[in-house]
Amino acid sequence: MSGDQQPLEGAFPRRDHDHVRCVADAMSDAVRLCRARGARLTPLRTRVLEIVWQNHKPLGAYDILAVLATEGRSSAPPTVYRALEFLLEQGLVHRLSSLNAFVGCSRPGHAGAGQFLICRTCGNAAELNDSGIERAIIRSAASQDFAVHGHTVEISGVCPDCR
Amino acid sequence: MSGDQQPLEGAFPRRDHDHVRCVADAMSDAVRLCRARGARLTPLRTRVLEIVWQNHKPLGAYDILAVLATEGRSSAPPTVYRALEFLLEQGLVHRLSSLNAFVGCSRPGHAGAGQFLICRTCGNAAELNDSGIERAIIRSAASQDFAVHGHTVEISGVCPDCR
DNA sequence: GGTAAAATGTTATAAAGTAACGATTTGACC
DNA sequence: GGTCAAATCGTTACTTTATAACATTTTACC
Repeated sequence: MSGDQQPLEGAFPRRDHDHVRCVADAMSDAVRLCRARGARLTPLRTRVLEIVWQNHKPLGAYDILAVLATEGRSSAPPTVYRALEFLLEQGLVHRLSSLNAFVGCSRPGHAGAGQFLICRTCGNAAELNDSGIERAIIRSAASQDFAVHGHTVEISGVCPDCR
Repeated sequence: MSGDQQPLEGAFPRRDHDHVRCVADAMSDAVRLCRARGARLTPLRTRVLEIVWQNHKPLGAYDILAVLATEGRSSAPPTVYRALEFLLEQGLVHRLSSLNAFVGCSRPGHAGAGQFLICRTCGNAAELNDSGIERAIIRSAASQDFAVHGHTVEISGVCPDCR
């Protein structure tokens, strides 16, 4: 009984990882998923997703707005929040409620809310899909006769690179 | 290997539980703990803790403020946030970041962040201290070489009474 | 190319949280 | 009891995060 379903190389983004590839993969996954679902990944939504993926630090909605503003797009909060709402519905980004910030989903198309490791030194976040944690939650809730619909798991600490 | 450390009768507050006793216990625990620590549980802080404990629904800071306002206390946001800050430091309340709201701690004086079951029907919340969940989190983080400092676990669903 | 629905623009406002500074209270010490 | 420093509380103003409401534009489809 161990936490499986992790990429073998470790979920936490290392300083030396190929981030261009992260972004490219995320964007092509998004295009493919939305096409398959008939969901409209418009230029604005695409751009917001790219901005979220610029690095692995969860980004506030107003930070995204600031980037859009530098690009000449007319911009106001609802512009960003609506794009984020779409991306959340499609499972392309996650919201971290302990930070009021958004991060790209590393496994779009897979079920489950995921769990997040958040480094308090560098600010990067990693998504887990740990079946051990999920089982422990479901088991504990069941022992209270509580029917689980979703969960928020955000773990703060220090990442491998920052240790 | 099961989630233990729960009160035997179940953590979720039932409709018919003796809530007067909940409040009385919470307040006497608070007095005892603060006395032992030399922490100053002032009338304002006491009152804010009572308000948080009025029921088991997490309460927003501005809801607390509204109650204080009806009581003739001069009141502005910092009044409430400072009292809450004290109560959080003393481990007498918890903040639920998925709700931006506060709830009384059911086991003041014990270590650990706890986990929360939040009923999306009645709005009540229950605190767990489930060692199975904690172990699963620590194990999963360790497998990523991530050093855990704290965690937020908020489980949304439907409570026994609302099923 | 006309039309309905979806998406985006725009203005205004709500909700949550904090900074800064002055006034008051408290507790320790003389 | 009186004095003083620290802690607490009051007050004003502000920042950050998020949403409501309605106008305009774009898109898909016939």
